[in-house]
Amino acid sequence: MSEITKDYEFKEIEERWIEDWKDEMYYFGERSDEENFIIDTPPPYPTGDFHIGNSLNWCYIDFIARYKRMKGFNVMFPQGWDCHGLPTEVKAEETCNITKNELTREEFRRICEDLTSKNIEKMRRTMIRLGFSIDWSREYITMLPAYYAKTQISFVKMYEKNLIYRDEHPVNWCPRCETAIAFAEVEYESRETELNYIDFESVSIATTRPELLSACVAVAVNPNDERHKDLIGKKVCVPLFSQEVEIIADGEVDPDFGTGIVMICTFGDKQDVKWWKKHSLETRRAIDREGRMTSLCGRYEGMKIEECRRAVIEDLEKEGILIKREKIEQNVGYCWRCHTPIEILSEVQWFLKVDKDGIIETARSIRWIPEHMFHRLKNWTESMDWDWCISRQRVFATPIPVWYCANCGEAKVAKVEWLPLDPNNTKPNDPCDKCGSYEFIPEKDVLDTWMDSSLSAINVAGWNGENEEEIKPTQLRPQGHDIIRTWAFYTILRTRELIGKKPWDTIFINGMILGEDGYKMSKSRGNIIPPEEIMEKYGADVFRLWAASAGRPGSDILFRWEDIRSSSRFIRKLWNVFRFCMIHLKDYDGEIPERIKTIDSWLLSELHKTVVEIEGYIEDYSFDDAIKRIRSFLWNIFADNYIEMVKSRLYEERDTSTLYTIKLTLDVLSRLLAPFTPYISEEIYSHLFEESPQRYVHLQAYPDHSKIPFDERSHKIGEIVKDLVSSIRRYKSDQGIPLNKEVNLLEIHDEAGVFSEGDLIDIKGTVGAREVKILRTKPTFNRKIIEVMPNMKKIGPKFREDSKIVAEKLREMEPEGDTVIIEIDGDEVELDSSYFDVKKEFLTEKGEKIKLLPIRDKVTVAMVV
RNA sequence: GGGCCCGUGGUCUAGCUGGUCAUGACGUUGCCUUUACGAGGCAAAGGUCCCCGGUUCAAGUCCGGGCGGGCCCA
Repeated sequence: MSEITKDYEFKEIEERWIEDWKDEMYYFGERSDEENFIIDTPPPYPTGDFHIGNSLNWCYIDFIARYKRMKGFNVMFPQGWDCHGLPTEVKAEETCNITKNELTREEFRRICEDLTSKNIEKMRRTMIRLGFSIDWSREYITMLPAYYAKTQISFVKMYEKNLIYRDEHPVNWCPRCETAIAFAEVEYESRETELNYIDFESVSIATTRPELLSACVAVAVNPNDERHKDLIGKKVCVPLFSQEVEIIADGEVDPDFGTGIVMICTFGDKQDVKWWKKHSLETRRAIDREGRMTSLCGRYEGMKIEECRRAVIEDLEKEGILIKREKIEQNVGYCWRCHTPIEILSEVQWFLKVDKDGIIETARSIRWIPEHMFHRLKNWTESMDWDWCISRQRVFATPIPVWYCANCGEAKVAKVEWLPLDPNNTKPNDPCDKCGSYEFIPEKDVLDTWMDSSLSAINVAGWNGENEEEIKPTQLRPQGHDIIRTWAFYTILRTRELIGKKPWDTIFINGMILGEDGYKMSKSRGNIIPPEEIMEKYGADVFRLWAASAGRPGSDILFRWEDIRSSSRFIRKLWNVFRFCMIHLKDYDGEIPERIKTIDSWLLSELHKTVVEIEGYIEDYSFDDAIKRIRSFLWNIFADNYIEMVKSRLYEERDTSTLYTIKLTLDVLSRLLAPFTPYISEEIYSHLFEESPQRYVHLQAYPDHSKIPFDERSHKIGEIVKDLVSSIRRYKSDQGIPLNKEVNLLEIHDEAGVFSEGDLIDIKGTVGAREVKILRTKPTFNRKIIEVMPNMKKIGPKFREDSKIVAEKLREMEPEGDTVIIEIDGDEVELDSSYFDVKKEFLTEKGEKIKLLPIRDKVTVAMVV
């Protein structure tokens, strides 16, 4: 066993415990007679960096997991990795300096897999170092066949239920990555661009995208716009390309934008899509998948978008139909990964039906913490314009298990028993259902990554594609509020369609971490603090304590080094308290005292209260309150009050009652803190039970408050003594008397009969008095009224507008009896004591040497210095 | 522009169905202390409760309108 060093050597201690702890401690299932507590842990995207936002989320999860385990639940804290996706493809291309088209799909996929494996390994290390009690035996990796087989099964099942279909529809498209992307993958940024006024046969339109003139299918004006009313229904000829388009009316045209006349192209932006749908316009494709102009654009064919824009502007100027240009701010959508401006192209894609009402109804049956997060999901769901586009033109993702008949084009969807498969490597054994042909063309498209991760809940709950009825909602989904519209939304959608139930009982939403500059931490802002940096400097426990106490769970948290230092101080204080106690516990063999002394009993009563309150806080996910409570117990009650009170005993005699109390308190504290600060808790616990090692605080039961006696009488006395000690301390400080100077005589006037003779010794030692007397009499000192406080709650309703005057009059009075008579507008009114409170001060008659300390109702202390 | 949340001393935070003088913590500054503790004790400084209206005898608290911040979406 290590010695107890003067300073808390977090590095040595934390690393030692990581080595010592066994993975099996956190395995699910072995304690099968216990109630399950299954957590649908987020599977992070393996970027290689487990960032501070993740860390906060996982700290919360770990607090709950460790707490629930100690409370006797069979906890599952699994860990998954949501591997597929564009960022890795981009990274792979960068790293190897290639484009995915230069390699076969297999080769490119392998590069992505290798990259992902390395990233996972790096993130795992950080997570282990942070002390998360993850069940690594349940790890799932979505890029492996074991997992994506389930994604494919879910695809087939949903297809069979007619929830999945293939159709042509506009989609967001990244010309750089050459794939469709979801709205969730589009980032909007403001940039300055040119608004061009172009003459359409003397109808002046304004557009920011002149390169799309060839894709213009209509011109629109607001029907309420008097200037352009009579244009409606007319036709105009588009300059340079000469197609005839109609001028239509639509209320969504902003009359204040440009000339109030806009051109509708297929597609310039999402608004175009709306109009195109609403007015059933034709589709003119001006841009191809690589971001080049198509044959529709005549002499501009083959140009890149920017190039075409410049050329068109030049030509318009030449022909004198460019009226003017002005600079405007515009929001442009970019591919979130490669930052290329996205285009909207019309493409044949796979879609998954979205049952808005069903999703909202299911979401409503889940407990949301904080509650208002439910509204975000509800609003998002209600605003969905069309079904979920689930196909992607990528490589590193789950293949869509579909072929098309080479003869008749009919789609052939794989059977569940054939899965997993890649249609590009395997052919179906069955013939085409429609024409009987055996020739098939594989589907090259793959599935949106959210199709993988939206299965996480039923995956951890044990779904294998066949046992729908057995699957129950997991107990908890923890996640950030930034992915409510994606992960939470998709999981609810998929779970209810696949197993007909809600995915979880409770969803616990955490906030974002803001940098010291007040903005969300992000690479581009450069305000990132890696968790490793904090661990290096202060250790994992300090980081975790910070995560627990920096703010209310659910709200965003501003990162400040100051708060980290504050947590670090707490750890140091805890260590010092512990070290001091251990000096005295050295020779204590655990003997149980015959009688517990009053002060000790008081401390245990406080401990009892602390345990009850903390449990309530954790159940409410109020970790910040829990930590505050532990802190105030440890620091104020235990260290400042209790230990100071019993110090004399510790040094003078071997007192079993005190030693027992101290050891029990440290034991309970180590267990209370174990979910939050696992390392120091384990270290303390292991020292406490060095002789008969019970091994691992994390395998112990959570403190049971019913086993820590709460004694009403001792608690009351303890509170009085505590106040007494601090009153004496304050008095001495005021008078410039050294704190350790003894008091000659302490007279306690105890009318209520709170104290017994047995308490005398405790008080005497604690306050440092030569003599203590307990008198069952009222003190004979004078009382002086120092303040009368009007009770507005009574006065207000009765006196209305005179309330202020009544209050003022009351303040000036010195009521002798129980009632008071005041004059209002010449009338005398009698008020009983419920209309005011009186603050009194006790004054001495004798000399300056006697000081009075009013402590509690009916207990007064006179001190002779 | 829309939705949700938020706006209380430097920072975080309490403040329930409205009751005058606003809670606690961290931090800051003095002085004093030290039989575990870069700790403790005592004290101090620091707030237009975002702003403006309204309801009321009384508003941080309710209502309306602004302003500002965050996230998400357009």
